[in-house]
Amino acid sequence: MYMVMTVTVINTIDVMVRWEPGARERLQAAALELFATRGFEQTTTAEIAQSVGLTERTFFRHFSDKREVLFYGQDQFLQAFLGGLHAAPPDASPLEVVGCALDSAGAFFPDERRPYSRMRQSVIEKNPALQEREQHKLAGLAVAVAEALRARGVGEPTATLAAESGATVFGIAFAQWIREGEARSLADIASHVLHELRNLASP
Amino acid sequence: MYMVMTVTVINTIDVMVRWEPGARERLQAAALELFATRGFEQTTTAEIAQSVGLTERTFFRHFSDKREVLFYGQDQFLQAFLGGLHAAPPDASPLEVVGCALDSAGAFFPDERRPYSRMRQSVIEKNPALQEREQHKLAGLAVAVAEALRARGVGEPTATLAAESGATVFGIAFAQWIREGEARSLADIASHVLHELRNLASP
DNA sequence: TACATTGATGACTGTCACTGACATCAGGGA
DNA sequence: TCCCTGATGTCAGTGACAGTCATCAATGTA
Repeated sequence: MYMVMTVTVINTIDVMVRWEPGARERLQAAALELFATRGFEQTTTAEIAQSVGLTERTFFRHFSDKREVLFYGQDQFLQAFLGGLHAAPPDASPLEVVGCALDSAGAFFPDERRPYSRMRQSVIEKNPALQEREQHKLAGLAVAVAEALRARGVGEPTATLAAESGATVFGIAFAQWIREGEARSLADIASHVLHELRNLASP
Repeated sequence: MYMVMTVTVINTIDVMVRWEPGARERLQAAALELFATRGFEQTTTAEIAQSVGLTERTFFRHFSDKREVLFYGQDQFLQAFLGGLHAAPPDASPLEVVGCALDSAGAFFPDERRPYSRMRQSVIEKNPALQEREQHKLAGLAVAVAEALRARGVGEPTATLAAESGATVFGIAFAQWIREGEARSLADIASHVLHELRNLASP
């Protein structure tokens, strides 16, 4: 199918192009929109694709499965998390290292992103299949963090314990950040939750 | 379809019964067997059902989806976990309460169960979809524990933090328990990992 | 200018997980 | 005896997902 795209900024003439660019991003936006209105299960992949002038087959060329359209791009977040980890001072304790990672994770979600995150999360909350995927991604994050910790010389089970605790703290902090009426930044909340974790283990 | 069942203990005569009993258990055993040999994705639900003389439709009457055949029965485990939690002394700290829960969770997996658990886990490890489901179940456990903790008067985010930490400790301990050459009981390992968690927070 | 190559897509086909609706039939109770 | 219930079979779908081949703009190359 040929698409007509109007280039209004660059050119003043309408040009005929084979495909409107940004197929992946359009699919993601349309999917979130449809999931939020009709619900995840009530939306078919064909509908998502058609709503942006593409076919179902193309949807699956961009996303490995229907749920993934909501999670594509997490790699960047993982990189941010790991980046903060590598920036930690060499003599930092495992939990301090995790604290650094949490800081850069917080920076990855500035307050402008809150409304979008809220909308996205409300879709995920309503569907167990999406929650599964989210938990899987968080678990993957923990695995990566544990690996990085081991590379820093942290042994087992401490590395995995610290990594999973970091993922847990992030999860709790994120849920709080999303909450209606919450004004603090994600980094602030995360640092508070991490402090609570220390209190928990050593009252 | 009519099944011929030989009742060897109760009667000495063969009796004709409408259905061989224990359909669910037979399906679970057959599924694990097939998943272990052919692989999860290479096994169809129809094959599992047919291998025990049932139809695919019946499979889905017992299990909500294909993956669930490997996870059905987790409720008992959750109850065991929660049971230990309720048995904890009233003045115990959140982490001590979690320690009690971990103890009864350990008792739920006696050493005889180790070979079975190993086989099951090796199937799960090979398939991301099954890992998702496992993580989801563990997350569900944490939610239930957090709820019970809150009922004991523990506030947030401490309740969720303690609950998720408990789930994490269990997960790490279980993975270690499964490991080839590991001789300690699950409860012993869990108690050790929990101790490591305390160390992590206060070195 | 002509031609080959590449990359993103459409079109078509098939498999399989999962569901709804209805039929069947043994066993147990009224 | 009769009716009811529960576990199952049968059948006909829907929708997620994959394999394969065709299409065609853009780009490079002779």
